[in-house]
Order: sequence, then C-alpha cells, then structure tokens
Amino acid sequence: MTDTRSLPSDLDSNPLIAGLNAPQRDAVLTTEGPVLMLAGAGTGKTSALTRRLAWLVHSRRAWPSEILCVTFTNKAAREMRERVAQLIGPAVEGMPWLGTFHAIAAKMLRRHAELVGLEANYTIIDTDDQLRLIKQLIQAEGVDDKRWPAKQLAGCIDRWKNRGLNPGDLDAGENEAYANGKGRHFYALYQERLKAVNACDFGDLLLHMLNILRQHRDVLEQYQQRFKYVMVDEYQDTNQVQYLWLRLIAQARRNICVVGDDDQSIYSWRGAEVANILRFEKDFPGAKVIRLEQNYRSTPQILSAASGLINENSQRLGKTLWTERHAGDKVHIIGVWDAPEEARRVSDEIERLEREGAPLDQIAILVRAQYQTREFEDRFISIGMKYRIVGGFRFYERAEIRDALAYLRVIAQPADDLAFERIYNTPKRGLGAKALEKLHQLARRQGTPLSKAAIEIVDTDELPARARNTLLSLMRDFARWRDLDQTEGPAELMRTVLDESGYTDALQAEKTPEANGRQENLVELARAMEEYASLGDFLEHVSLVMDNDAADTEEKVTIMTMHAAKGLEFDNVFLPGWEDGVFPSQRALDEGGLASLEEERRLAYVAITRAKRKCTILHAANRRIYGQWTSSIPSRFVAELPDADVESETTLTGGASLWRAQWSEHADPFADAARNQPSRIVTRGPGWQRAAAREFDASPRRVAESTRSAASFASKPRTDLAVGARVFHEKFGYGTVAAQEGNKLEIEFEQAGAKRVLDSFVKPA
DNA sequence: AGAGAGCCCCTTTTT
DNA sequence: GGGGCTCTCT
Repeated sequence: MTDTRSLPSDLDSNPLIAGLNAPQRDAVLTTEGPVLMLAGAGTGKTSALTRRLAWLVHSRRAWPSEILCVTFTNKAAREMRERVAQLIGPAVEGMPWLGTFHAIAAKMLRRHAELVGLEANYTIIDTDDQLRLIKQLIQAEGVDDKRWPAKQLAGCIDRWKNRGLNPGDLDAGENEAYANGKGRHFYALYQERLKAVNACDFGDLLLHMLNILRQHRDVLEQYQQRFKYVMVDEYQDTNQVQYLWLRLIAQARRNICVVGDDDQSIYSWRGAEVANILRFEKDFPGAKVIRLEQNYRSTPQILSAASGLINENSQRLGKTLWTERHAGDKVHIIGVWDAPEEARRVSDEIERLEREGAPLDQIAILVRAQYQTREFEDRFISIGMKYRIVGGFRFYERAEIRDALAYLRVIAQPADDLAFERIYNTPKRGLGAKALEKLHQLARRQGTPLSKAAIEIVDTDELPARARNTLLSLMRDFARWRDLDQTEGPAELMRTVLDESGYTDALQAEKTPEANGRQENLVELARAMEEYASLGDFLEHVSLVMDNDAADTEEKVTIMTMHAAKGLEFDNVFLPGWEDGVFPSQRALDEGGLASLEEERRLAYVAITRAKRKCTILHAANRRIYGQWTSSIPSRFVAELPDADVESETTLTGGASLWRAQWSEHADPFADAARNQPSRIVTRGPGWQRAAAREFDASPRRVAESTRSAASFASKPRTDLAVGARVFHEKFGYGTVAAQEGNKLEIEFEQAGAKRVLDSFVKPA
C-alpha cells in the first residue's frame, strides 16, 4: 500500500484531518510501522486516536474487523466507538475488536476454550467468587487462614497472572510468598478448581490467551493475519501479560500504534508497568515517536504548576506542555486548621462559584482516598448542596444483583458450583451448612458438580426428609427454568426466576428501608436484560462490560478519587488533603521508596491537570484518621509547585499560634527522626525552603499534641523494646530501636533502612 | 438459625 | 471511627 491515493491537497479538506495540529496529523497519517504517541494531559489524544482509526477505514487500508483497538475501561471503549461512528458512520458497528483487554481476550478465549481445558460457555467469576473459592481451598488444605489470609493469596495469584506466570513458572521466591512455600501448590489447586467448575477469573482471560498464543502457532498466526493494525490506548497502564499478548499479535505486521503518557501512570499497584512504555522503542525498533504537547484544556498557570511538579520525577520520557491560552488564575493554595474547616472552605468557594453562574457539574473535588469524602458529604448535606460521589459500589457488585445473576449462572451453566452455593439457600429455605457438606462430599466422590450431586442425593437417605424435599423442589425449579430459557428471552426468564424462587417475596417480607431499593435494582436488572438475545450474551456482558454510570444528568458537584478522575476534566477543581501522610499517602511514604513517591507525584500531576480554569489545593493542620486526631504538615508536593504559579493563603493566624504553643518537639521522637532521615524525602530545592518559610510550616515534620496525636496511638510502651534494643522484624529483618512512642517504634533496620513500625510486629533479637 | 458481642482491619480500582 | 466478619449464646 502506498499513500498516493491521498494527496496532501485532498487532505486539508478531509474532515478526518481538518483542524488537527501538526503532530496530531502526523499521528493519524503514520499508519504503517510502529508508532509511539506520547500524549500529555489535555493534548487531544482521544481525538487523534479516533481519527486515526477512522482514517484507516476511510482510506481502505483495513476493514473495521481487521483493526484491533484496545482500551482499559469500558467507558473509554464506548466513547471511542461513538466518536468513530460520528466520523465514519455506522460502518464502525462492525468493529468487533474494539474493546477492553479483558473483553477482547474473553471473546478470543470463547473460540479456543478447549485448548486450555474449558468449555466455550465458561463463566467469568468476579473477585467475590474468587475469594470464596480461595477460602475453601485454604480451609480444605488445613492452612490457618488467620495467619495466611485468603486475600493475600488472591493478591499473589493476581500478581502472578498479571505477570504472565503459570504455577510452573514461579521461582522459589514467589513460591515462598504464601504460607511458607505453598504458593505454587495453592495456585495450581486454584487453577484446577476453576477448570472443574468451567470458570475463569479476570486474570485468566489474558493468561489463558497468552498461553494459547504461545503454544499454538496456528492460532497465533490466525490473529497476526487478521489484525492489520493494532492500537492501544493508555499504554502506560499495561501490565506484563497484556504487553506480552500484544507483542505476540503485533510482531508479524508491526503496525502497532500505542498511545500513552508516562507521567500519568498511576496504576503500578495493580500491575501496570511504566517500563512497557519506556521501552517501546526497543521492542519495536524504528518506532516513530510522536509527541502531543499542545494542551487545549488548562490555563498556563495550571499547566506550569503541574509541569513544575512533575519535573521533580526522575524516570521520564519528557514532554513540555504548552498552550496558546491566555493567562488565568494562579493555583490557589489554602491552609486551614482542620478537616471540617477544609470542607467549609471548599463549600463556601463552591457557593460563590454557583452565584457567579458556574455549572455545578463543572466542579469537582478530587481526593486521595475514599475516607476523605465523608467530611464533604456531611458538609454538603447540611447546607443542601447537590453532590455526587463517584465510585464505591457498582451496580453488579450489589448482593441482590449477584444473587440474581447466580441463579442465571446455574441455569446457563450447571457446573458453576460457586453460583450454586451462593443461592442454594438464598432466600432461606432451610438448607444449612450440613446439607451443603453432604452435597460436597457426594460431588467430590463422584467428581460431579454440586447441582448434579443435588439431583442424585435426593434419591438417597443422606439428608433428612425435609431438606430432601426442599432440594428436590429447587432442582425441579431449575429444570423448568432451563426449559424456559429455550423459549423465553433472558429478561422474562429473570422475572420468572425471581418470582418462583421466592426471592421477591423474601425481599418484600424484609420490610427494611433497603429492601425497596433492592427490589428496584432487580427490576432495573431485568430491564437491562431486554437488550440481550440470549442468556449467555447477557452474562458475558454483565461480568465484563456492564458498568454503572447511572444516567444521572442532574447538575451536581462531583466528589471522587484522583484515580477515578483520570481522563476527565472540570472548570473548577478542588484538591483537599494535601498533607504528608494523606497525600502522598502514608503507605507510599513508608513502603516502596522513591518509586512510590514518584507515582504519588504523577497522581498529583493527573489531579492538577484535570482543571480547565481554576485549581484550588487545600491542606489542614489537623484531621481525624481512623478515629485518631492526627496533626500533619503540608504535602511536600505543595512546596514543589513553582512560586510563580501559585498564591497561598492560610487561615491559621489564630490557630497556628495555639498549635505551636501545644507543640513540644521533645514529646515527639519522630520529629527528630524524620528530620535526620536522609532523603527518600525530597527536602531540597527552593520549593521546600519556601514551604519552610511559610508561616504554616515552622519546622517540625510531625507534631505531637499533649494527649492525642499521630504519634501517641495509645497503648503502653513495651519495656523490652527500649531505645537501643536490637530487634527482629518478619519482613525487614534485624534492626535497632531508634525511638519509641507508645506502641510505635522507629527502627533503623540493617537491611531495610529506617522504618516506623508497630511494636507488635517486632521481637527482641 | 438468628442476633448480639468482640475483633480486626483499614489507599488507590478495572476487569 | 466504623464496617465486616466470626464466634457464641439463646
């Protein structure tokens, strides 16, 4: 293929190209060979990507079905689909391979399921099922699940899958990661169990496909041939298994275009590896690197503040954002006495904006952690401000939705033991743990699923007559529902099942305030099912695609985490809680070293760049965290914002002196320790000096108040762990106690360096 | 079996 | 502080 069909003169008038800046245009038109598009925040990345996709189709380089286009979230996939449809019309409906990594992998896996020992109608289980299954395994193996929690094993397994590791691939170190060398054993057991119930977890979708592509050359070649072009959004968020999967598929034709921003990589804690984007040019030699640096979103001050901050990071590909926009407000930094005042201050500002005519849905409060939302919620309720909290429970994570789905799963897939267990006594029908145990025994003896064992057990005298009859009637129901599934649509089936199972009646009998809402959710679920032709279709969608972006069009202030805000933009953004320990989070400061701190800084960068017109950062001197009043200093990130781009204000005039009067450096060993700590903490540079000069931050890193403070987490000090004592810690090894305050110790570890730990974690050495 | 009492944990979140 | 979980008592 050559480019002669599209002469430059045609191009300018082509609506797919018109209005693009030079690099965007370059990105759209460079169709052949590997392309790395480094797109800073607000630089029109999605626009470039969608137009590139449209261009490929429009210029007849590929049919829609020959383009693999991967995103991370359903939302991103949906948006892309809509925008491409606007550009090239309904042809895009034939884009079967535009979707999330998981949805695409699931689709492929349906075709090749037998290669990994599954049937094509395998179930995709969620984290809830996953955890229940793992718990069973741990108990069955007689391992103490207090000492080795199921959650931990689930975490390990997830991590392994994210890295593309099968049980046999674990090295000794990984094997040790759970129950003293039982990691591999449990991982293998878990995989066997999943296979037995014909199910996959989320990680499996990709791992199974990777295994298939690696082991079956014909399958690999089939996909290599099919996909003439590959595009990947948010490449900085890919994990190892996604990376390997992509590389295999793209290897042959090398027409791969990845888009991302290393500065917005904020998901390493769930397996994303920035390294993937950093080494793209090595993986695909000759890759064309295109930088989108013109920002269309924010004011120069906001951009400059964000750029100044992110410049403190070391591992970057480097971009310089610029804008043609004219001056706006500086980033506003407000220091307040405590968290309630912070919420009051934000709501005052919002009310002022509202009076000036600002739409509420262009205002967002972005927090580091979910617990911060409460303060704002309280405040907003008391003043009657309309708000919406994004995140938390999603629709299909609600218990009643899961119950309903479990019924459908058993109907669609009788081998689904997890679903069976979930509902066999929901609603309560008098089938208890004893009956279940008998069922398990029989199922294990015969190697059959529970629902088959249930049918057989009613012909024996294993169960008391009552339980036997209940079970028999339940299994007859299921048989009838399966027949119904052949004749009715899924929505109708759902309604019948809820009715006949007694689920609806039980809900109504509950008479709790929540029961009503649950009932409505179920009605909503049935309505959603109308769109699907078959039960199988619906179940796949519900586990992979359905999200709960409730169509809430009312104008409201949005409260959400910074993570959730990625990709969004608002005129006015408030960023509360910029205090060391909140943001950057205490965990990031304690563990993970520089890499974690830099990820927090990238998060700060993401947060600031959400603002189009005005960004307001707040920090409070005092805040209650987990019930304890904690005093803290402004986040180091505050100090890292360039002077020229910010204006600061503090309401602490009265409070600060009081605060300082109460402060006693000698009462707080950590103040000392923190100061003497060589910097994992970046304390140099003009920014820090400026922060130190601010009235707010006299100098103590941490402040102990007379009775209740961060450092005095109650509890009596242990006399066996006095300063100077040599101790041993399970994770950090040997060390010497440098300071002791209540039950908290500052320990200089021989290997791990200085850490603050609770005394219950260490033994005298 | 269901309810009350103690116990433990506690970033971020998608699929 | 508070939610979810388990254990125990009735």
